Amino acid sequence: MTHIRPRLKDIAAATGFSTNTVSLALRSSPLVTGPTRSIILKAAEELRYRPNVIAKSLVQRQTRSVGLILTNIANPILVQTAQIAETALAEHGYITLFATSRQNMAHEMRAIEAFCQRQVDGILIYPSNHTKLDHIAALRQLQIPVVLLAAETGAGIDVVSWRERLGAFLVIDHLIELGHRRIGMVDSGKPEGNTEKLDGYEQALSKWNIPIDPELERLKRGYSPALGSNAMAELMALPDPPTAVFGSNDAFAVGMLDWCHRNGLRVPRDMSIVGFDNTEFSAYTTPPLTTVAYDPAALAEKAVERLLFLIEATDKDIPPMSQLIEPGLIMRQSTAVPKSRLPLRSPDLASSR
Amino acid sequence: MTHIRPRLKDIAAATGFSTNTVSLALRSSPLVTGPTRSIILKAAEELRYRPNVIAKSLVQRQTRSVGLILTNIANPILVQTAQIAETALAEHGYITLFATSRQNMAHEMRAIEAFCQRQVDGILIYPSNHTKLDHIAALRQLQIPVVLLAAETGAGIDVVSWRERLGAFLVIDHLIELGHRRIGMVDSGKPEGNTEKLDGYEQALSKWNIPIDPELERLKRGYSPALGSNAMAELMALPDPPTAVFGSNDAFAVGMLDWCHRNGLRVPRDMSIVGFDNTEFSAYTTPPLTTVAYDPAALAEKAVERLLFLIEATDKDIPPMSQLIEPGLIMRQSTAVPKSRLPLRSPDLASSR
DNA sequence: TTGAAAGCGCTAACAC
DNA sequence: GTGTTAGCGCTTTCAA
Repeated sequence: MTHIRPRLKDIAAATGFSTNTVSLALRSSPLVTGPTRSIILKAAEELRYRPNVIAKSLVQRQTRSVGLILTNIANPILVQTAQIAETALAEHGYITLFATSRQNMAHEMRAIEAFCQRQVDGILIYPSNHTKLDHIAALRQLQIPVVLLAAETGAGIDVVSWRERLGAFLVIDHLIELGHRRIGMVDSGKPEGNTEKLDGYEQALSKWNIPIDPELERLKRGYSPALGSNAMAELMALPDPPTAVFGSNDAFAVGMLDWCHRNGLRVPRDMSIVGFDNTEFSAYTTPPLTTVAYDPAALAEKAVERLLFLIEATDKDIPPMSQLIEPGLIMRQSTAVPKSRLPLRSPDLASSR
Repeated sequence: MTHIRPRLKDIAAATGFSTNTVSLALRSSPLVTGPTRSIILKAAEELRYRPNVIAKSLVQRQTRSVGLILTNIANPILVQTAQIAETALAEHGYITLFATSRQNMAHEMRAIEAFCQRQVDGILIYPSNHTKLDHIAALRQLQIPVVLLAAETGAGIDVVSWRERLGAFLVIDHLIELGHRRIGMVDSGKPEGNTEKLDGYEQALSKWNIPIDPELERLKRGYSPALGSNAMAELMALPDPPTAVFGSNDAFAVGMLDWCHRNGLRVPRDMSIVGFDNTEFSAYTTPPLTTVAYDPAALAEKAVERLLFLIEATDKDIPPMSQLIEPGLIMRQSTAVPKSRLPLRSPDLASSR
């Protein structure tokens, strides 16, 4: 026992072969004969040899590691994405370096820097700002493949994301078809340069020739029921309050439902509420939440697939590609025809599950 | 521009100094004079030099990286723990390698192996099984510091965890004091060797001389409302069903509440329900859930602090230490005196929030 | 088939 | 103060 962690050299010394032969044998090179290989394998086993991937990375100029940067992990959908990505990467022999930007550009840049210095082979990133992407585009020059997990497309970077605009459009279209005309929206995206859901909201209103009232658009930075609840209070204090409110994530919607319960508004009889993300709990709120669903597994798998393709490509000048996944509306019991339109609505719907 | 990624050598060539001088200057060694340093810093800036941490790690025999292994990330509390740990580690200049064991010992061992080969300086692990820890204890021989984020103490490994047994005890004690005698428990821990909550449950029953009925203990592997709902159905099919049920996590409790709603049982009038973890949504269920709270930030910070202490200690023979964090009972509106004890209970409590 | 030598990019020991 | 040399553990020529 020369070292706590034996090296190729130690196996070489134990067997009488050179380090090169040992290296070849352990990598099952066909150059090494059967008997030689088995002697070396046996010695490696006895010494409990573990290859030093750091040394290997240095000479091979690839680390088989991928950096994953998320804004934060309050949103369970991002977390699911992370887990599925990690699993897919592990299956391909890649390890995942993980960092959170905490919705902060400086932290994000620090994480990117740390990953580059550690020579990651590629980066998956949910950007803290969907439009300021120059620092990410710069990675192309360093020959580091990147796939964005969300953003406007067309910034010269690969993107695998959801059609958030379409998701929001479907929600508003549905509400308008039910008869709603005053529809509030609580969004968290704009400060981060993500205007997609807001755009979808406005598009749907425009389609139906409903004027856009800026008072009905509340911006709340973050992800928590409390923010949704606050926004609901603001909306209901308006001279002409909405009959339906769309929250850009399920946590907002949960807070909105709570505000309604605490203030005697029955959902959906007196107020329609819609969320976004189809988180597990959205099926268990009172009433169960109408929301927008998409498949985080599909996103993560496509993103990993694309990243590994870019990493393993010999030609590093592949034009960037955008893959957008379609969301769908999940209709549950938090939306209904507005009361003003149907004064004699049966009350049992309000308490049904 | 010799390389895409310039090396010390390139800065040396550009400035006329040796690589050693460049290295010292970039690490702000006092040996290097002011003028020399500024020439070198300027050249490094112009060449957009990024140190290669892999090469540095090889010579310094430390990677400033820590492996983090979680069972899965369905439980938001584990996720919070992970984020706080990552942040704390980043503040100390450590990067986090992340892996999930998916509650599977083979995956867990594979992740540990991958981390060792990558020469992590330490490992934080939420073990897939709380009692089979030999493969983790073995890391001590490899001189790799480990801190467990949950487990029975005393396995010769450092632990930072919660007093789950006490948390469960507080729940059952509370229910008994309210007057409940038939109390069900839905637990997910036993298949993973985690019997702490079940132990706390039985301890509290024993304290009050209530016989333990194995029929009232339902084991469900995993983390989802559906499992809680199923268990509730089983318990209510019993000849002598419980008047209160304790779920070992909030997801179970949410499913239990849902089963009650769907089957006309009013909570807490007809049935008391308690969860565990105090996840954000537990305050927004109908009725708001009585649950057990503890501070995941405290856990993560203590665990990181201990791990960094072990990593930076010169003496590698530090005796293992257990730090257990106290949980507390959060009383909300899902628990009440059992109906059988108070036939004329005011009904407004059942619908209050 | 196996071995010797060079080198990945960096730091550290020792000269000068 | 700065340069020279060696070496971290591995892979990769190139010889033999």
